[in-house]
Amino acid sequence: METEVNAPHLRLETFLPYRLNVLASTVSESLASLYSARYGFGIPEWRVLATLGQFGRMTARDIGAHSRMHKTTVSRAVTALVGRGYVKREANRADMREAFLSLRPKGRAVYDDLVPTATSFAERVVAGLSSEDRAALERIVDHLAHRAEIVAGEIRLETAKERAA
Amino acid sequence: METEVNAPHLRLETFLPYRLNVLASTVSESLASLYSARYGFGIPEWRVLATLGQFGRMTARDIGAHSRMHKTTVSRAVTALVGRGYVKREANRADMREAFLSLRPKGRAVYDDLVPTATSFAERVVAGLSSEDRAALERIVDHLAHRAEIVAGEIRLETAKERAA
DNA sequence: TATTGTTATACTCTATAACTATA
DNA sequence: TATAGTTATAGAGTATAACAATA
Repeated sequence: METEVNAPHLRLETFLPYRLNVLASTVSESLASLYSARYGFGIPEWRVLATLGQFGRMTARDIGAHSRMHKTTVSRAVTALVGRGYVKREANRADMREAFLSLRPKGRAVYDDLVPTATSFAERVVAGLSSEDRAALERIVDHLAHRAEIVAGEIRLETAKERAA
Repeated sequence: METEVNAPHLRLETFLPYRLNVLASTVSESLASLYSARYGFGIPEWRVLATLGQFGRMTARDIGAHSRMHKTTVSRAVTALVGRGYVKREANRADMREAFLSLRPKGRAVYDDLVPTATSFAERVVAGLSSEDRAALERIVDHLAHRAEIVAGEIRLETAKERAA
């Protein structure tokens, strides 16, 4: 039997990057429709609220670092939340470049309303998974997130080299 | 001991919708940087190319159904690919509303170049996962994608009811 | 010089609406 | 009436660049 030329092939519906993308979009948009319907929040506002609810008081820089958002995205979300009375902005006298941000009582109330909604939403998505599979999911997503960062860094290096060459 | 008021809390970094979103973005953007650097493709062009490479010949409607893209997104990606000589558009004489789309040799060459790149990229992301975990990943993502569709549908119904009320 | 944060601007992806052509 | 596809337009999310204020 002759050696065959293996024509490359790829099934999109089983290709991991595609599957993750579709899954994450579906999940994200469904959840977003919940907090958007109640409070008109987009993802950035929700993430800022969730981060401040979790940590209490922090700078815009730290919110961005924790919630993986660009500083311009954080800046605009914070401005919106401050304008609507959900978030308080306090100057840091020790470093006037930055400001401490925290939830006002009104923002805490929104947080207390949205967290159970978000938690039960996540539970509905994983409903039917065995506890073994839930544990595996945590572990595997951790691993993939870690690998994805590494591969992303490697690719940035490779393309930088190619551009230099 | 008194019954405590359980203040709601949520850790963003372990919250599944957030984790999926960050993971899918990192993976998607890294892969996109590969085909964008070589051919200037965005995600829609890549998906159209991948779908035509997989199925050979199909209508824009079927491309959209298979790759989960809106018809306007497909339309623009196809127009771009036709304009650059990667895709051929043939009228369907049996139904002149639609057209059959397929890869030209030049488009097939791009596909043959990109598929190994995409495949090895996906392999780099899952590197280090045991074969058990890889199987679990497939199974769990299938399950979550299915659940996410169901939950999304339920939420659309619920919010429609609330709007009516 | 470097960092925090804001603003202007632009780009990608997606979606709605209005439309043409066809069934 | 319904469907395939195109185009105009708008929205969300994200990013770059330029900038002001501060360290």
